[in-house]
Amino acid sequence: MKLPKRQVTLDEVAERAGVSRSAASRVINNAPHVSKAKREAVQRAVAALGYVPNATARALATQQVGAVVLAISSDNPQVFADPFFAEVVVGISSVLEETELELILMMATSSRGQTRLEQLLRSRQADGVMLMSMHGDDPLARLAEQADVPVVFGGRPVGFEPRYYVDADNRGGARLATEHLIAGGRTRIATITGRMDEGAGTARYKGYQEALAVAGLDASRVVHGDFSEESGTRAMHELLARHPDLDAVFIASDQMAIGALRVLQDAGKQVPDDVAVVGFNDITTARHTTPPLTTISQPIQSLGNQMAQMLLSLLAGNQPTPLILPTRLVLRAST
Amino acid sequence: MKLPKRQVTLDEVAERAGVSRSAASRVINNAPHVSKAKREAVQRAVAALGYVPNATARALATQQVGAVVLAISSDNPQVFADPFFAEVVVGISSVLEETELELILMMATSSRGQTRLEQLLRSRQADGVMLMSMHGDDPLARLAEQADVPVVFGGRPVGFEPRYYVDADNRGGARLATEHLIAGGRTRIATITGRMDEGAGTARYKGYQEALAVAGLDASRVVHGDFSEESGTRAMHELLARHPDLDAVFIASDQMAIGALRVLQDAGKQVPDDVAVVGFNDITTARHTTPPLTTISQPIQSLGNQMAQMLLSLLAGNQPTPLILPTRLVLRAST
DNA sequence: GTCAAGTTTGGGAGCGCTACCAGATTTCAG
DNA sequence: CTGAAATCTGGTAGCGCTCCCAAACTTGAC
Repeated sequence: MKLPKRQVTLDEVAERAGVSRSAASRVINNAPHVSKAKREAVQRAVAALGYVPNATARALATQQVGAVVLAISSDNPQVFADPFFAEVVVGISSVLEETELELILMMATSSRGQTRLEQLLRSRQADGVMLMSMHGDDPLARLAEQADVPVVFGGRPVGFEPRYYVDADNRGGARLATEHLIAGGRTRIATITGRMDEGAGTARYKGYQEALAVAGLDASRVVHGDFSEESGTRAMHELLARHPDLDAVFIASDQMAIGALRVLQDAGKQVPDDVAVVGFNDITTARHTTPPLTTISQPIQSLGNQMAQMLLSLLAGNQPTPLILPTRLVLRAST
Repeated sequence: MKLPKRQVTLDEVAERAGVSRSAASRVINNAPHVSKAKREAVQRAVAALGYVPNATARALATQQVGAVVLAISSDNPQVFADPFFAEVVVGISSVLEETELELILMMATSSRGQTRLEQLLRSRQADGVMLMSMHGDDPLARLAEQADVPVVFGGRPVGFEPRYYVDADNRGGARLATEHLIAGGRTRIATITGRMDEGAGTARYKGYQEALAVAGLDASRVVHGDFSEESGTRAMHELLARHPDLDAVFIASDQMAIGALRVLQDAGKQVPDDVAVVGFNDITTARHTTPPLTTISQPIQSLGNQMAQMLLSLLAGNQPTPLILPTRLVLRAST
């Protein structure tokens, strides 16, 4: 760390190569209109001096930042600790790696963070934004739609449909899960929902309702959770108390399902004999519960992939259409 | 998304407020030497125009980027999918959120990525860098030490001690684990190691050896894995074949332990009666295996925290001392 | 040999901001 | 009431790069 050592500038390169700064610039950006001789002279100078272009200056001159941000808006700093996001990030990175764009991570959890995100949206600080995990009434959602910068949503906030988004087919997945329970001969099927102020929460609930409606079954055995294991425990207790006759339960997250499984066991219910259980997300732990959990898997990395791809397309001036990614049923021993 | 709408500039704010650009700049950065009247006039103008300072221009003028990067150097794009990193990121973010610094994520996995990382290190593109998961012979490690930008390491690459780093006490944790096995009366204690070209891998192996040496026990029941579940499976098979008499095994990652547990079961060994098992990391799944896994837990978020803190300290001109974070034994039913 | 068309070249004006400086104004001790 | 110190104020010179433009030079068809 030797701060004094100043950066090598384009001017120095140009001088050493005996050309104008313009010419040097053209070589760096390999633009045309440079003779072979000068081009090589510049390249030699670059190598000799160890020149690396200053991204900031370039950004100022071109009016392009060279970076996009992934913003997670939430009131809980721990959401990002969810492996879900890590996978989304991997998906995003893998497509960004093919471009010159950097990925900036923004966790808008505190009010400070919210302010920053807001400023980001009204101020080309980044070339594009990917926004995830917005709660229902988050004013940022609306702001994002009329931002000065292209915005792609990951998932849909409840109560409004963004212009550009990538989402998993939560409703379809939930329907799949519920239909599977029905096909197994269950008739008194309960559900533990996720947060009803999140798109995924309401969509999964809706899928459950649809499947039961089609089959003409009762869809009133409902308790709301918040996706967390602890809430699953609580909800299962409540469900058992209110509907002791239930023979199956569709649970909107594997975390909650894990909590619920334990409650069921403690209550002396056999899974799947007495009560069948299906979760949602296919987290890695789902393979290791007792019994292993039947669940709905969604293509998380692909979600990240597609978000990045859509943003790129937007940056290229296109108007991509929203995307809903398929989910699928993963059969294990809990049903 | 209305690109035409150009950004509001400081000049426009100054003009509207009837002050010089200098004065306006002072207000924005709330520097002294501005009369109350002008200050308020500027603030009104800012609000009216919806002015947001252009970070790029500021960066160019101040020679400070306003961003630090977290770089993960690895040959495998999936490493980041490990929840471990997600937690580190949360730790980092939570301290960065108190500053004006952005967090840029760089996954130097392809050769493209490596090049970018290299350029980053020789070119103040960021105000600081946090580097993680370097393999032993990665030339980047050395480069980082003489970079033009402050660098903090997360973990220590094998075979060399960086100037500034934060690491978990892998050796101490491994010793703890092994001592626990010894205290339980086990005498034929095997180990499945992690990758030996990573610092964590060698350190954990060393801890195992130390504990056995102190107790005067044989430390030759060793098979090398690579931290993955699959490698745990393979290694456990090999261990059983080569040392059928083993009565305990210390496994350098929970993922491997999960694989191993299954093999043990299939081989008809009772855990912990016939063979005691202790893992490392305390991943969430460790609570849900059968039997639940005794393991070593490391303070991951705190690792991120401290890395960020150390970088901040470096940026402030201090010379912080390296930090080794304690690990602890988490007792469950596998021992 | 001539002229139009195409290529190469370097000068210079920005991009939006900060920071230094010198000049103007205010403050206040004696 | 005076002068030194402290406080405001706006002009200006960058930060390092891109990109437009006009000038200089090639090319090649006739």
